[in-house]
Amino acid sequence: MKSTDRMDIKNERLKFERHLKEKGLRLTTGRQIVFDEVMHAHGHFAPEELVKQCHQNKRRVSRATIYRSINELLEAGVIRKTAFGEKHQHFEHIYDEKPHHHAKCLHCGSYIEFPDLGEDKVYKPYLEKEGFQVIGHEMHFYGICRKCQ
Amino acid sequence: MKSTDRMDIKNERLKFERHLKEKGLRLTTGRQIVFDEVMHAHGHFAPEELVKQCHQNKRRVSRATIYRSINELLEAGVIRKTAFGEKHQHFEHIYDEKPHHHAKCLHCGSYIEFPDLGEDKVYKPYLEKEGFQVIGHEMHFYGICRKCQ
DNA sequence: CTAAAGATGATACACTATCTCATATGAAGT
DNA sequence: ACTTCATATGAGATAGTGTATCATCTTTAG
Repeated sequence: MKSTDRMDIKNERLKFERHLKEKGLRLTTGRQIVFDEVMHAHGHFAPEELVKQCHQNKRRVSRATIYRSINELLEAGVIRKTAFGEKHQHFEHIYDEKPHHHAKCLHCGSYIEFPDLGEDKVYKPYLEKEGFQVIGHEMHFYGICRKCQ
Repeated sequence: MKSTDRMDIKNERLKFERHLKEKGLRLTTGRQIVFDEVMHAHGHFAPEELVKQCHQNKRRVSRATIYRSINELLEAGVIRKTAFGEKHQHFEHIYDEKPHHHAKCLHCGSYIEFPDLGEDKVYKPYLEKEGFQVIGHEMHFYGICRKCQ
């Protein structure tokens, strides 16, 4: 773990607390557990994976609380959706990560990440001209990964 | 309906038939119905919407057949997935459409389309250097649409 | 006309996510 | 500490989407 990571996590924690305060919600044990597990999830995760992970780590949180907390983390901007045509939701935490996109292998389902090169900003003026206020974007590539060729 | 549309649909039909033949499947009444309804769906559609649409139009096809046919249409390259973080699958037909992407309003859920400007091709060399064979890509913008501001 | 391959529909099933509601918990005031 | 009240939680019910099963029907080939 890099020396900066603890700072990053602390930052995310503050973001989360701020969000909860704004909504008049409490930072409870359950929410802390979910926060921690999310931060220690390796990159991407699906809610059900997190449920299993919590169960394995003997964290006592119900599925309902996990789902609810994930939504708060999402609203707080600590995690984001990375949907990719799957039948379930998919998230990743934002801390420690540089802007990047994903390429998914249609054969084995694995994905690789690649940096945001910024070219997509060309689209922004176009959308703004249409009156659309851009908040964010994702790029999804799909194809065949090195191993599956 | 433009004069070219009938040609386009015919083309898609041929594509579909070719695919079925390759797999040793038949172009049955059920599959024709689904093909027609998909072609006449206004742009995007979710499977369940198509089920309702068929029902309203008094087309006698079961949900199972609809889902199965959608998958064949997908494999045939007549439609494509346009997942956008929803909890259900989402498709659009390809005929008559120029390469484009989607921007979704986080408030009302509506989306607008905008043309593919081709900038994303900058990413291709990068991915190929990683040994990833690119088949396609999508860009997803999200934000607030004109009406919701 | 028959046999074999394939297609269909009704239903059961699996999975994900949300909702409900009774109970538990935490914060603030006394 | 004690009480009060808003908020949080867990267990289970529920909703929604998509897939699997299997008996029955249809098409095609011979």
